[in-house]
Amino acid sequence: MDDIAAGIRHAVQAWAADEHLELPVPLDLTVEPSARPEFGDYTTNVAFGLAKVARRAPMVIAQALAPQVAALCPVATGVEAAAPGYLNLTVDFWPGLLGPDLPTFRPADTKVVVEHTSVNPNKAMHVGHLRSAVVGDVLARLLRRVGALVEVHNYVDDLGKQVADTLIGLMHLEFTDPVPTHRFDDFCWDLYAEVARRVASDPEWQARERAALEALERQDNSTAWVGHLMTDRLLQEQLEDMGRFHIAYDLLVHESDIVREGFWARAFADLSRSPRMVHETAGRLAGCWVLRTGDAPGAGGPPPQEAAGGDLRFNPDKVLVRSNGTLTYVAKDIAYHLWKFGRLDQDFQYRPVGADGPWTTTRVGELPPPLFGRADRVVNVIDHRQDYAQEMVRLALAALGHDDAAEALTHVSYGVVSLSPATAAQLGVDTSAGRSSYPMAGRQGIGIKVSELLALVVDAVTASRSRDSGLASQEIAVGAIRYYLLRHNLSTEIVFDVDAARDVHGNTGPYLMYAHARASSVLRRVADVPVNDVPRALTPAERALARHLAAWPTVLAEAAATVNPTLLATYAYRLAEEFTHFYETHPVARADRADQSGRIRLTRRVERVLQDVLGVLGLPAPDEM
RNA sequence: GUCCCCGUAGCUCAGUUGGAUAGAGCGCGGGACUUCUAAUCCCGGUGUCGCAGGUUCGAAUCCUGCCGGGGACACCA
Repeated sequence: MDDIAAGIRHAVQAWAADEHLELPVPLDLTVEPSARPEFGDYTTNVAFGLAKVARRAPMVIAQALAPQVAALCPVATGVEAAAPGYLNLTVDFWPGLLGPDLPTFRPADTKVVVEHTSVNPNKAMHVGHLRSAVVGDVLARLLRRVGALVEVHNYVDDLGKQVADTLIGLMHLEFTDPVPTHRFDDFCWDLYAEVARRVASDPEWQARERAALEALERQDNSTAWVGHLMTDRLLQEQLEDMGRFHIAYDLLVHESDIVREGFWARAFADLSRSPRMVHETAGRLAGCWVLRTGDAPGAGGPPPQEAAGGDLRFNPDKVLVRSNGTLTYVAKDIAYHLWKFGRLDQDFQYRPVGADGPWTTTRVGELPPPLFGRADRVVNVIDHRQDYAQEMVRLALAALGHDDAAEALTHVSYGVVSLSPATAAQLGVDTSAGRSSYPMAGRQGIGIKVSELLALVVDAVTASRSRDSGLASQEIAVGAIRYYLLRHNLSTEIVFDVDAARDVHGNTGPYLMYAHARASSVLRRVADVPVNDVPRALTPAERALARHLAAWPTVLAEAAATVNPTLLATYAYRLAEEFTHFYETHPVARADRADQSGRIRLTRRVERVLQDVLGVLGLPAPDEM
């Protein structure tokens, strides 16, 4: 597609030179797969953009360009002008099928830190958390695929209010399992909801929460140790859950370690020199250190949000240090990000978790660690409710003079997962309000837990499978769930419905995996058939398939450039669909000699590309299902 | 109140950066397995693309204003 665009560009330049015309500087030139078969394989709109400069009808220009494009695009076998001014190109896909099958990328020397999951370690994970993990995992795979050096972080907020709540529940509540389970995180799920209920109205519990928070932050006491044991166990269960989904991390960063290592003190020393950092002496925020992000009088210099390319749509005063001297979440996140970008001359202590698990930050290091941090770029997969906090981190980086870091910080913001009325009702939520969706709420114990969901989908898969010999039901279920969470645009709120997630038909993960299994199955049948490279004409279905295959390098590159996993999901579904259509109508094993080689080549290419895209999506590419 | 996201078929969602006749899946009805795996395929759609203006050869897509849903703007994380 790129070479076609280049050919057209040259043709336009030649034509403009002949006509003595000045071309518009960004030439409006797009090459797209044609919408309909009778429009050829690719369509370009150049003639429309040129109509103004040339003061001629687009159709006239298109007709003039057609022969030039034909001459300058070697892959084009036909070029036609079509009313009201399109240029439709027909392409010979055969040479492409003989060429290299997968795009390759030069390993880049840029390091990307991808942070995702980052779930409070105080209860079981639910589907909403899983969205962050799956999206982040795919982005990590994607960036690696295009050559980047990727380090995946999972930020563990072990000092927060949520942790404090579960903790005081453990210490002060004689709680019994409402639903007996061997999992600690399930137990804590209900325990946390119970504590949240009490904290909401009971001053005694509010006092306990405050005391626990302070004890956690001091870290030198038995409460902190119990908290430590609790969060460790919960984190371990979270990691096991994520492991089942083939989601892994390189480093677990504990908030408590950021505090203990004194990262903030270092950050604060720099930040307090910025005119943006203000110690309030009066008013509502008296005694707080505040990051002033608006155009405050006397602040001087350009507002950091302009330098950072961000936009300011929030409260311009963000408290970083409370009047009691403790740090807000954003303050710790700022320190963390300075470290991520290698802008602090301090480091963590590290130890490995298990034999082949991730590394974690810790109190006393063991073994020499790999080199963590020092990122050239940071990608944070965090839901859109934290847009403001993320923007504050960016502004702080800019305020510290790290404009490059502020610019290299990408917040991949995504919509939350809520519950469909039917699913909410199943969980006992009151749906009499008739809303179109209901939020999950950890504090109220409302949500679909990851482990529950997996079990449900495994059952559905097992019930619908036609043979037992293929891929394990759990792997199929994992693929189904991953794909379900990836097919929606990041900005859309996913209205989660148990029955839809459980479905294995239609536009689902199993459909993609099945297409791969079918391709493998065909290729097994023809493993011994010699394949020639005699050119031949392609049928419409073969042509459509070949064209979609040819788009893979472009899609892969664009998905990486825009950090958009949905493009991959859409591409994969379409590829599976085109292949299935081909499969239904084009026998391979029993094909005529004349047709067989081409079909084998197509099927091989499909298998390779499907493997590639499924690999990036983190779905298995089974030989058998 | 200020700002952000969303509004497309009964439901859940796409819509290739402004292009030709707006598409999938689910659901519903019908059809196709002695033939490379039927977790599949084929047939069946008259949709105020939330509403009203504007921009231009051309708008679901861009601009403005409304209406409706969600979210953010905490000394929570």
